[in-house]
Amino acid sequence: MKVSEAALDKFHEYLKDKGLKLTSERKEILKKVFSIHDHFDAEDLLFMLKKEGKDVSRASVYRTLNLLVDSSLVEKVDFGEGKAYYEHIFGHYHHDHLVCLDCGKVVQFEDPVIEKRQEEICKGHDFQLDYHTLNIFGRCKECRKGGQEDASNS
Amino acid sequence: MKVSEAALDKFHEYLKDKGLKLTSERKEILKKVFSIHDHFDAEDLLFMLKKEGKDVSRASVYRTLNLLVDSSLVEKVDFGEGKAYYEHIFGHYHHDHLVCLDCGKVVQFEDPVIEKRQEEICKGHDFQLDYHTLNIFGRCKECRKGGQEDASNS
DNA sequence: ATGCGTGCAAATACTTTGCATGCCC
DNA sequence: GGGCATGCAAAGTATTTGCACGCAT
Repeated sequence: MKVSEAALDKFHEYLKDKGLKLTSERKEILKKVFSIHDHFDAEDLLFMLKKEGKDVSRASVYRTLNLLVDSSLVEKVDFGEGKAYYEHIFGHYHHDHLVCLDCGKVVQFEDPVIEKRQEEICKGHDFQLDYHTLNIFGRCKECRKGGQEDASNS
Repeated sequence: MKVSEAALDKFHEYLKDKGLKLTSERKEILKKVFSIHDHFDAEDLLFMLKKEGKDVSRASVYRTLNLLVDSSLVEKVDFGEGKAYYEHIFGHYHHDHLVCLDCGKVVQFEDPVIEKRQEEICKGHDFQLDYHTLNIFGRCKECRKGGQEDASNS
C-alpha cells in the first residue's frame, strides 16, 4: 500500500471522527501533498493543482492544509519568512532543518540526542511536549565556496 | 553601565558603520525594547510607546526592529502565529522556548547539550551555523492540572 | 547642506471568512 | 435531504513602501 493511500485512510478516519466529509477536493489536495517530497507553501500547492487541471480554490487549499495539520498528517514549518510552509509527515520521522540564508536551500536532519534532550528538558519543567520546531540558519557549503568570503560575523 | 546604554552604544556603532543615523525615534524604540524583559510584537511596542507619549509611527517601529535584528541586538522569535515576536538579546544568552498551546505562556530555557549538538550537526553537514530557533510546543503544568478546558489567563 | 529618516497612507502578502450554491453521507 | 464544503471575493492581519517634508551629521 502506498503511503498516500495510508494517509488517505487516516485522513478519512480523522474527518469521520469530526463529522466532516471526504470531498473530491480534499482527496486531490491530500494526494498532491503526499506526492511532494519537500516543503511547499499554499501557493505552490495551488499552482501545481491548477497546472494539472484540478480545479480547487485557494480557500479550499488553505482550509484543507489546516485540517491536514490538525490531523497530524502534515507539519507546518516556519522559516521566519512571514508565511507558512508545509511538509507531509505521515510515514516519516520528524526532522529539523538547516536553512541556507544565501540560497534558501533546506536540508533536513534528525538527531536523537537533541530529541532526547528536549524530553528531559520538558520533564524538568513539568511540561508536556507535543511537538517542536528547530531551524538552524546559516550558510551551506556551496554558498560559502561560491565566492562570497564573508565568514566574519558580528 | 546599564545594559540599555551598552546596547545603545552598540546600536550607534552599527548605524555608523552602515552610514545610518541615530535619531531620537530610534533611541526611544531601543530604550523601550531593552526595558521589556519578555517577548513582544511590533504592535505591543508601538502601543507602549504611544502610551508614554512617545510619538513614534508604526512604520518606524517596524523599520527600527529590522535594524535591531540585523545588528544582533534583538532576536526575532516565531511562534508560528503568522506574526513576529521580538526579544532583546544583548547581555543575555541565547535561549529557546517552551510554548504552552493552551494558555500561551512562554518559558525560556537554555541548554548547552543541545547547543553543542547543533554545532556538531552543522560541522557534519559542512554548514556554517549563524543562529537557530527552537520552540517546543505543548502544555504547561498549570494547564494540565487545571482541567481540559482552555484556561484563559486572567 | 546632504541625504537618510519620519509619518502617513496606500500597497503588498498571506490567510481567513461570509455567503450563496453544491455535493457527500 | 440535511448539513458540511466549495468558490468567490471581500475582509482581516502583519508588514513594507512611496512620497514629501524634517532632522542628524
